[in-house]
Amino acid sequence: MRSTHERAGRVRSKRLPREVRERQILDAAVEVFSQRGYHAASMDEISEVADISKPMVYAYLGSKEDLFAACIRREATKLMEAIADGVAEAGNSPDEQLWRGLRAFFGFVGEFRDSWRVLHRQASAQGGPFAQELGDMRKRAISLVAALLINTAQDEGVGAAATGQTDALAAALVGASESLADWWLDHPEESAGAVAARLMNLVWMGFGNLVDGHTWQPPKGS
Amino acid sequence: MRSTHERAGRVRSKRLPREVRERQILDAAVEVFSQRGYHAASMDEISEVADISKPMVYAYLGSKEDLFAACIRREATKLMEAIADGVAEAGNSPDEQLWRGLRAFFGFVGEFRDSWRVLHRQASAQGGPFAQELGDMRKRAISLVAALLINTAQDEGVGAAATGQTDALAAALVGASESLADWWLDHPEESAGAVAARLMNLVWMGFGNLVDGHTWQPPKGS
Amino acid sequence: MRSTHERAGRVRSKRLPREVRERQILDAAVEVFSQRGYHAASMDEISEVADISKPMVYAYLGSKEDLFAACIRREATKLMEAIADGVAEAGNSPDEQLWRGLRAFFGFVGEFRDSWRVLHRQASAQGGPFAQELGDMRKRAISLVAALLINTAQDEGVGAAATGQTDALAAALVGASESLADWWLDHPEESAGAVAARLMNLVWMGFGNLVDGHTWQPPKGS
Amino acid sequence: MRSTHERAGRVRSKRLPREVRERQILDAAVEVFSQRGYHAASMDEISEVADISKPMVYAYLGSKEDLFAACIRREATKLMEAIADGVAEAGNSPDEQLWRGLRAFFGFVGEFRDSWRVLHRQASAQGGPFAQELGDMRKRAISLVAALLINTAQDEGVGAAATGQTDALAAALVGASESLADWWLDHPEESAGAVAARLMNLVWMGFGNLVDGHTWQPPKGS
DNA sequence: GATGAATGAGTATTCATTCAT
DNA sequence: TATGAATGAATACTCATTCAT
Repeated sequence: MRSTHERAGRVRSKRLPREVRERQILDAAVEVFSQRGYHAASMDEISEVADISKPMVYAYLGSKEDLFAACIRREATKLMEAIADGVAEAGNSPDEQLWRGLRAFFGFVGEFRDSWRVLHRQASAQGGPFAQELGDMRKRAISLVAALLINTAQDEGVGAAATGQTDALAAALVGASESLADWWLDHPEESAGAVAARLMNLVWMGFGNLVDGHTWQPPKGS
Repeated sequence: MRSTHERAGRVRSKRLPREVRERQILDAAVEVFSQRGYHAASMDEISEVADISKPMVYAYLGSKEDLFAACIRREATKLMEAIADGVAEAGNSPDEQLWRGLRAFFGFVGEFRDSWRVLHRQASAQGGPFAQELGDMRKRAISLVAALLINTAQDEGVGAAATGQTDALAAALVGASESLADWWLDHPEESAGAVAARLMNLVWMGFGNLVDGHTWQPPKGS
Repeated sequence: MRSTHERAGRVRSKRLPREVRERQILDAAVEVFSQRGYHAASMDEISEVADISKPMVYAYLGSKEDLFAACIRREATKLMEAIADGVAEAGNSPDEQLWRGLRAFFGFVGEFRDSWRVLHRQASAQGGPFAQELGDMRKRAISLVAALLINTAQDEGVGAAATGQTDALAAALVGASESLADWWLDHPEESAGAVAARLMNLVWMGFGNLVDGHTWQPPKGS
Repeated sequence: MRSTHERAGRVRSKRLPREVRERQILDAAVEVFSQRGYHAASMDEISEVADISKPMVYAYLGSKEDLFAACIRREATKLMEAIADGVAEAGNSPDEQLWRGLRAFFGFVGEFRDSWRVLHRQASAQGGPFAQELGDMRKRAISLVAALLINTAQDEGVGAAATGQTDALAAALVGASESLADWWLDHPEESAGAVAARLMNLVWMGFGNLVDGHTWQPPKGS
């Protein structure tokens, strides 16, 4: 009779204020959506993991669709803030800003694997409004990167011709980061820093240089 | 899609050989899985699209899980063959082989969007056996690319230090390709060739060179 | 109506005496039951409309069933009082008393459509105790009418033969009134007076003949 | 564990053709809707009474709403046909046609109490599309009666003045019939013929005077 | 007295899967 | 071979009702 997921013996804490409950529920939802996928996740399991009854889930966060959207929004915001914080810690060098941003990104993915899985895999597997929600975040990320690239180019005195491509390049870099993060999920033996460095090397130097033995080195102390 | 209680009459062609039936079913399954996702896809809709009765679907290809796995296997094989064909068309230059492989890959994605969606988005959104099936294909792809990179390095007389990284670089390149293909799904305005060239440029030259105004040019006649 | 997970803030007036609260609740309940029907009405909506918290509804008026019964009782009483008042305003003429009673009835229905809807449509759609509650009211109404008819007959010197039917006739008249009121709900273009006059015309002229001893006979063989 | 409504020990007949199943389901639905009301009726109980599994109910007749509408349509059609048959059996006399129609109506109500309960009580308690479905049937009934009344009036040489009211009178007669039928549901001791005769007496004598140009006038000052 | 927080027990609906023909 | 008919088992969502404060 008892469901497999029930935390047996755990006493439910009662009468918590709304805010706390909402956080609990979102945490649980991210965990379950990440592991099962949107459709396979059941509201039953989410409520069990959140250690609360189903009606409260509905009362606080609405339908399954609403809940999923809320997860995406919250996680996307957390991720973007983490990256922005990383960039802010760097000095004025665009090169270093990029590096810090990447570090922060992979740091986030490493720390909150479920969040990233929900954001990247689940949200894009479901089409429609969810993918769009994500698309917005991606656009903000791309803009951020594009700005860095433009600064770099200006520092090096490169003209308009090259800068015309910055948006596309930024999109490619963002895509490459996402992809590498995705790959990392299934190969967790490397550290966040190593993965970030690998990407930096790859895209910054290019294969052409790498096979020539030239590599990019992370600045000291990061 | 059409609910059963509104009756529709369609005449079905009968007594087709097993092979043909299987192809029909797999085609339908790829289409439906790609558009709805694994869970949201219903065996009912698949059998309708395949223009065959549900029990036949089960007779020929087993459970829903089996069917999905069969889709992945078939599409993955098709994709790998397309890439191998592309590479084979190139001469001995590893540089050109890489380019042809990329072209073939993006050509495939452009031509069989549903196939790619199933392979990349749906298969990885469902965990477990499906992702593994994909993982195998990816490994084969990575090996292929790694071999090319090693050849390149040897051509240029680069030593073991650099080649030690080839596997990781190959993985990164494969990942970047997947990611770019994924992005392309949602931005279909570019041609396959243009997307491939963009990637080649990016990873071969590196951002560092690109912002300096150096670009890689596809060889003539491709 | 507004789901709980979108928060709304409303200031509630506090500490009202019990009577006032009960009236508020009953008013809200009649409105909601009338519009949604017994089952589709939710205690949540009722408490919202009553501008009071749900536990208070339970504290004051008990379960949903109790609340519905209370509605019926209150509205039935109001209706019967309205009719009695109407009849009392007339002189001794039974003819005029009937007319005033009908006017009062249709006046009530016109003024309190929700009340009538709850009484007539909802209460009888739910079987069991509710219908019985109504049945009692109906019996009182029928007795009232029957008394009028007997007086009429006596005034006109009609014998026992005709009076034997008075109860049935009264029931028919009451039924016809209810039915016409029901019809009127959906055709509100006429005035209460006009509807009452129409009914009076229809049945009174029929009664007129009946009490004169004229009856219509079914053709042989049916 | 076993539901109260289960017919224990009954062996389910299997593999019946669609038509038969649909009839079974509709019969069960009318029975359950009539006894419980639309909302309180559960698809579970309906499928049990129909002696079939729930998915078949959905497969054949759609959602609960669809099913209810189908019940109303089928029963309304049956009723109208019964009345039309009754009228057709009469000769040319409108008087007799009316009588036969009434007899047929009450005969139907007596024989198919559940049908009538669904049509009259449940359908009108739920607003919206259901009530409208019923409204259509009522309009057809009213037209039928109005035609009879016009014929009567013409037979007796009554002018346009009186006939101008036929529609309203017809509506009143239909309403009175419905109402009496409703009353009869709760007082089943009388025969269908007796109830029909009572109504005929009541309203016909009233009508008789009306078509002769006699009308009852409300007293002054009200 | 008054309420936000909480839940057990349903209800409609769908789906993968399998018989009987 | 081929299919219409059939179902067990799940799932999203709701509601009357009650604590704890």
